[in-house]
Amino acid sequence: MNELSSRYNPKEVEDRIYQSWQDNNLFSAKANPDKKPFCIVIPPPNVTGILHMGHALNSTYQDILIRLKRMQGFESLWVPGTDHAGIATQNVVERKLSKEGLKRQDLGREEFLEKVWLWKEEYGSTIIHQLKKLGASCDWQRARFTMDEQYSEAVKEVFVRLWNKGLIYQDNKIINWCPRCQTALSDEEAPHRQVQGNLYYLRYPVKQASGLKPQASGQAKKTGDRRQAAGGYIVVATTRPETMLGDTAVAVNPKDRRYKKLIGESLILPLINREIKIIADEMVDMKFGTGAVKVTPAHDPNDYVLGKKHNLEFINVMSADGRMNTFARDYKDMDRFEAREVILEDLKEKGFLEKIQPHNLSAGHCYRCHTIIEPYLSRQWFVKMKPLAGPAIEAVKDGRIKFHPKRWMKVYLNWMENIQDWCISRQIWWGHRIPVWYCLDCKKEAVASVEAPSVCRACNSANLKQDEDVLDTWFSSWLWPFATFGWPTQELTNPRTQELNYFYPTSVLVTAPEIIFFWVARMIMAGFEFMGKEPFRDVYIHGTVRDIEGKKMSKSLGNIIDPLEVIDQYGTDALRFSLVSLTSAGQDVYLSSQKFELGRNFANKLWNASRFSLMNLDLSLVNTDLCALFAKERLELADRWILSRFYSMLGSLGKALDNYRFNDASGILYEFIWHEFCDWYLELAKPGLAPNPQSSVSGQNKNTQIVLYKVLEKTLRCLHPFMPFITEEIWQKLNESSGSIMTQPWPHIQKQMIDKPSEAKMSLAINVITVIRNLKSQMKIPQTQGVRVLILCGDKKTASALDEVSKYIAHLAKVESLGVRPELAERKKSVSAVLGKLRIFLEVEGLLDIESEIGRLSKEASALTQDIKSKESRLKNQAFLKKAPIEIVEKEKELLLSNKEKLTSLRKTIDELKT
RNA sequence: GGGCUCAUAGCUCAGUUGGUUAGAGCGUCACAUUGACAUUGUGAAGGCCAGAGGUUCGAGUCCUCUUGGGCCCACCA
Repeated sequence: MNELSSRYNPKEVEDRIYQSWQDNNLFSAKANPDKKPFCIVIPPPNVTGILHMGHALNSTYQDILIRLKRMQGFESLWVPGTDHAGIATQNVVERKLSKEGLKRQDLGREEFLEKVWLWKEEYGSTIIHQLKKLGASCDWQRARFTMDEQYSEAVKEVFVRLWNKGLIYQDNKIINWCPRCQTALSDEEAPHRQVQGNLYYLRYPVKQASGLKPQASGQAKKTGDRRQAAGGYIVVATTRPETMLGDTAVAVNPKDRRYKKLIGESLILPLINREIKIIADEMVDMKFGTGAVKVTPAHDPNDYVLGKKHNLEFINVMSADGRMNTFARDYKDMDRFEAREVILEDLKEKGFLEKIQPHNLSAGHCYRCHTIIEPYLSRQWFVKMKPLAGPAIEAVKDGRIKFHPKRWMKVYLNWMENIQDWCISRQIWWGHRIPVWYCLDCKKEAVASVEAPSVCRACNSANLKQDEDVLDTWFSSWLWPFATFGWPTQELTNPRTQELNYFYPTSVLVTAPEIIFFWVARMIMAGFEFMGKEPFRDVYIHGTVRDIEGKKMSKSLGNIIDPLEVIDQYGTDALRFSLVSLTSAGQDVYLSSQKFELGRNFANKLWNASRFSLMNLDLSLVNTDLCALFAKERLELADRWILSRFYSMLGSLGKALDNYRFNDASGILYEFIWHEFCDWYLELAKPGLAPNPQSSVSGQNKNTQIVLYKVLEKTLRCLHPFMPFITEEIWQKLNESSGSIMTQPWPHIQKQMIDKPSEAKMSLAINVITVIRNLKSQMKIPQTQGVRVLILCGDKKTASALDEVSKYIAHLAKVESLGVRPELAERKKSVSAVLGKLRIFLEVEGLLDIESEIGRLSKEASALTQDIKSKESRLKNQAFLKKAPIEIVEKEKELLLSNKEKLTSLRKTIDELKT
C-alpha cells in the first residue's frame, strides 16, 4: 500500500524528480530519421537576467509544447541558452568596478573583458538554474551563449557576407545616443516616452531691418506679427533650448506670408552672436509654434535633413557624455540639462526669452538605463534593411509563417514595410568586435574578414588595426535559430550540420510582444538571408504579465511577484497551472500572489483523488487492456460514462492545444478532473470500491477499479505537460516500474468509447440529484438525511433510464425510496420541482414554509411565462418561419412545448400548495 | 497623426462560424462534514453584456459612431 500524505508537498518532490529526469537524460534530443522533429529555441534570457513572471509564463508555454510533442512521438528539442546582453552586462560589471573606485578605462579593454568573463562564469548561469526550478525540459547539454566561440564565428561570417553584398555601410548620421552608457543605440533601443516639458519661445534678432520694414509691418495680420517685426526679431519655439548654440539656420515655410519677406535674411544668434540665415522649406509646419523653426543639424534628425538639403554647417555642441563642448563656449563642460537652465537664465536676462509654455513631448529613452536619448551626429555602422525585408514580408503574407494571435501580423508587417536601416555599432567593449580592419599606413581601405588579416591588401603593411566598436547584441541574437546548431559549418559530416538540417526550420517561437521588432522580425530576415528558409513556422505571442492594477511588473515600481517565491510557497506546478489558467490567449494577465492558490488547490485536489484511488486499487489489475475490457464486458454505467467523458475531453484538449489555446486547455483539464472525475465519478464509484482501506480490495468490483485506474493514469498523462512534477510523482506510485511519465505516449482517442447514450443517462441522473439536493437545501433538510422521492414521468424511455440510474440517485442524493410513476396516484405532503418534462416530488414532514415556497415557484413561473410569450411571438413571425433554418424553428417549437408543460406543472403545484 | 486592444456578476476573466433562460474562478451568504481532500462538499444570491444607431427573422457576438481604460508605432521644432 502506498502511503500518501493528505497534503501534496511540492518541496519533497520537485528537486528529486527534476534530478531524476536529468540523470536519465530525458531532455536530450538528436537528429532521428525515425521521428519527426519538433523544435523550439528559447528566447535567450540575458546573462544578467533574474527570473521574473514573464520568463515563467514564457517558459511554461514552451515546456508545455515540448513535453506534449515529446509524448506525441516527436523528436522534441528545446534549445536553451543565454544572450551576452552587451550594454546590460557591461553596466553590471562597471557598477561593480565603481564600488572599488574604478572605471573600465582604468583597466583597459582586455583586462576589463576578462573581468566580464569572470562575472559571466560566476553569475551567468543564475537564470539557467532558475529555469530548471520551473521544470523546463530543455536539452541543457546544448546550452548556447551568444559569445561562444562557434557562435561568434557565425556572427563574423554574417557581417562579412552582408559586407560583401554591400549591405553594410558606415556613415555620419544622427543616431540615438545614450550619454550615460556612451554608445549609439538602434531606434528600437530608444523607445519614445511622454516627457513633461516646455516649449520655449526665443527671440532671434534680424541683422538688418530692411527686409521687414514696409510690407511686413504694413501687411501683418496679427498684432503679434507686428510687434515681432517692429522689434526686429523672429521668434522660434523649441523644447531643447540648449541646442540653440548649434543653430545654423532658422527655417520657415515658403508659403508662410508672415515670413515670406524675410527669407534669405540673416539673424544674429543670441549669446553666441553668430550670423545665421533664414531659409525656406516645405517641411516646416506653419501651424506649430511660431511657424519659424531653429535648425540644429547636428542635434536633431529633422534638422539634419534640412542641413544636408540646404548645405548648412553642422555644429556639434556636445560631447559623448552629454556635456557641452568647446563650441558651446561659455557653457562648456556643463551637463546638457544644467546648460539648459543657465542658457534660459541668460536669454531671459538679455530679453531673448519671450515666453515659456508647458508642452508634452515624447523623447527617446535608453532601454537599458532610461536616460533621455540625445540625437547625436556620429559615424556609425549600418545595415541596409530594405533588401532583407522583402522575403520576410512575403513569408508572413503568404502564411509560411503564422502569427498567433493573428493581429500581430499587422504590427509586424507595418514595421517591416517601413523598415529603417539598422545602426549596429556600439561604443562599448563587451560584445562581438566589428570584424573590420584598417591599414594605418596606406589608410586606403577597410577590410571585413572573419579571420584577422595579417597584411594590408593594398600596401602589404602589417600595421593593421581592428575597428574599436562592437556589434549590437541583437546582431548576434538574430542568428539564434541556426547559429545554435553550428551554422555556418557546411560539411554534412559534421554532426552539428546534420542537426541543423534536421531541426531547421524550427517549429514554433514563443515570445512576448515587446521583442517582435528587436528579435522576431530580424530572425525572420536572417533566416531567409542565410538559410534560405523561414526560421520557424508559428509565432506564438503571449501577453505581458502585470500586477493586479494592470501596471507592468518592474523592480522600480516594487510590484514584482517573484516566481521563485511562488514556487517556494505553492510549488512549481501550482505556479505553472495558475499562470496558464489565468492568462487568456494573447491577453495581458493581471496577477496577485493570492491567485496562485488556484493551482495549489488544484494540485492538492488531484493529489487527494489519487490518494483515494491508490487506497482502493488492486494494482495487480493494471495490466488489463482497456479496449478489450470495454469490448468484452458490460461495464457499469458510471464507468462507461467516465470513459466517454475522458475521451471527449481528450478531443477538445487536443484542439485547444493545436490552436495555442493554453488557458482553454487547462480549463478543460480542471473541469474534467475536479468536477467530473472527483465530484461525480469517484462518488459514483465508491460503492463499488473497497469501503475500508485496511481490507483487501480484490473482492470488489474489478471493472470499476480498472476503469478508475485507467482514467486516472491517462488523465495524469494529459496533465503532465502543465504540471510535470505532481503528475510524475503520482504516476510513479501508480506504476511501480521505474519509468517516467515523460516518456509515456499521449493518449489516443478511442472513438468507440465515446458513448452519447450513457452520457445522456448520467446527465439525467446528475440533474435529478441536483434538483433533489436543491429541494433539500430549500427545505432546510440536511443533505445527509434520507428522503422519499417521487418522480412523475410520462415518457417510458426516460422512466427506464431513471430506473437504471436510480441507485446513483439513491446514493448521491440520499434517497430512501424512489418511485417513478406516469401519473400522480396519491397526494403526500411534499414539495416539488420541475426538471424538463419531469416533476420531482420530495416528501416533507412537519412544517413547510408555504408562503416562501409559493413565492419561489411564482417567480419561476413568471420567468417561464415571459419566455413562452417571446417564443410564441417568434413562432408567429412569418419572417422568422421563412428565413430561419428549419432546425432552429423546430427547436423553438419543442422548447415552447416543453416550457408550456413545465409551466402547467408549476401552476398545478402552486395551486396545490395554496389549498 | 496612424494602428492595436479592452469594457460581460462585487473582483479577475471565458463566451469559437450570430440561434434555448449569458458561464467559470475568487469573494459573499446558508448548510454540511469522523474514512481522499477545510487547500473540502452541497446549495443560493448576484448581469439593461459601457452608450447610441444600424444590418438581421434573431446581436454579448457583425458594422458605424460616442465615451472611458491600456498598449504600440511616427522625424509634433
